[in-house]
Amino acid sequence: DTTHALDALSQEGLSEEPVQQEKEAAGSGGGTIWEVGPGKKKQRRRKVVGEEEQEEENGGGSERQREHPFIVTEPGEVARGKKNGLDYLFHLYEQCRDFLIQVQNIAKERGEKCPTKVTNQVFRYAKKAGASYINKPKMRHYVHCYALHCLDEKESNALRTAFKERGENVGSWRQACYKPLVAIAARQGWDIDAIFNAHPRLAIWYVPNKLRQLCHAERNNTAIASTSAAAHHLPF
Amino acid sequence: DTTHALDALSQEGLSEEPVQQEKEAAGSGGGTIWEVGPGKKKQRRRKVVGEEEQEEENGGGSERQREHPFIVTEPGEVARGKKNGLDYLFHLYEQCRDFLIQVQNIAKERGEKCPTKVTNQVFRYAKKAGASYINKPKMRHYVHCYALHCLDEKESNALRTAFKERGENVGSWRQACYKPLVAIAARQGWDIDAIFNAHPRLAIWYVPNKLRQLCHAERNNTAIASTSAAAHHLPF
DNA sequence: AGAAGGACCAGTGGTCCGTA
DNA sequence: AGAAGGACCAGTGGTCCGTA
Repeated sequence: DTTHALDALSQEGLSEEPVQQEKEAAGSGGGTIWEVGPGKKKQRRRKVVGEEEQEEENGGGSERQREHPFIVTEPGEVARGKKNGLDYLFHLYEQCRDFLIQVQNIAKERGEKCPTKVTNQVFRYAKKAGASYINKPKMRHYVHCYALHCLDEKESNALRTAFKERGENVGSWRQACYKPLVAIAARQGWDIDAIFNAHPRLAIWYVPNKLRQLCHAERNNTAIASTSAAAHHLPF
Repeated sequence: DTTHALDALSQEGLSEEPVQQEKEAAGSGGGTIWEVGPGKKKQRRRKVVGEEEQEEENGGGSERQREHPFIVTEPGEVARGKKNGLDYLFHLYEQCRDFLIQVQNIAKERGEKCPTKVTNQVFRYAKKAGASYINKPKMRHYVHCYALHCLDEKESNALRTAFKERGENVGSWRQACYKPLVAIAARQGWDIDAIFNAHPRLAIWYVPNKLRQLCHAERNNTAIASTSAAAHHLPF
């Protein structure tokens, strides 16, 4: 059981980023705010000049912590330096599962609606329980990597070893995880939702849209290929 | 198959309510708007004096239609006058199921997320398909009545007959549907979600919060009763 | 008074993009 | 350039309450 080792790992040597000061309280006439065009709903507020955080003399800068970035590690390998390994990444998914189970138990106790997936509520619960290193964008980002780990651990391990040897970064390893998953879907009738739901640890995660789209696109490709092959070989 | 008869029924003799005019276009200095207090988020805009719709000479009042109200009918009985019966009500649930199946088929075809429940998307689809008499508040309002019909049709029928004979209105019949459902839940371990999900036509409907709460409250009552009974009979 | 349903709202799923 | 995650946003579940 590597739970405690991983938890310890997750706590030590976190990167630090200064907590941004309350902007509205500043009122220091400094900086211009970028125009937000009337039609541009997606434009977000930018930092204004002179708004950067700065260490106050009174030491008021309490530091915000950010997790170490992931690196591609082989199974069992502990990341060195200010990095986290992939065993730790997958362990986060197991932790989320534990938090979901707790949320479910509370809901059942209270006679409330009981979530079957890792929802916003579960992320909030995790944060409140002190697991500040768990957050939704991160977990959603790597879901399909965890899926491969669940569905074909051998292939997942081989991919990790290969990408580590090639010195690839986490992003390209992550990208590479899609392909074997699509291949698994192909073998099982293309129903990626059914594949997720059939696996107890995976069923609690929403199927990532990108993976669903890739499966759909590849199914259509395969269908066209077999159609044209049929057209080629059969005398219509 | 009573589908067509029911559809025809739903179309004839609808009540009419005038479509409200665009308020902002009026600009007729008439009427005061009720203050919306700063802290009262729930307060809604009210009609102002002189804002009532009025028939224009040019006949511009296109009429908005509203379904006839339901009345308590026995199984097989057709509602007379400007009323709809309960067979028709339950038929609406079957129609929603058909719309869901169509939405599911489209989603599968496109490789998109496939709803398992009657969602907003399904209600939108129904409306677009011309079933303007289907709407979310109505369907949600009577879900538990439909649930009783699915789970114990005999009891549902008996309740309808009894309430019709007593001349009860739809509201009190609807209220009365909760009790037998709670009794069913009691017999099956109180898990109302499991009961819904085990029934193919009911599984597509969200369990109403009120029903869930009633089951929970009654379970606790029963537990307390058996505990105090135990305390009474056993020498602690 | 009883009832149908437009429309509102808090909190969701999804992920962009400002950040370091 | 690569990556973590705060925070945004369109569309949801839920149902209130203005309406007739």
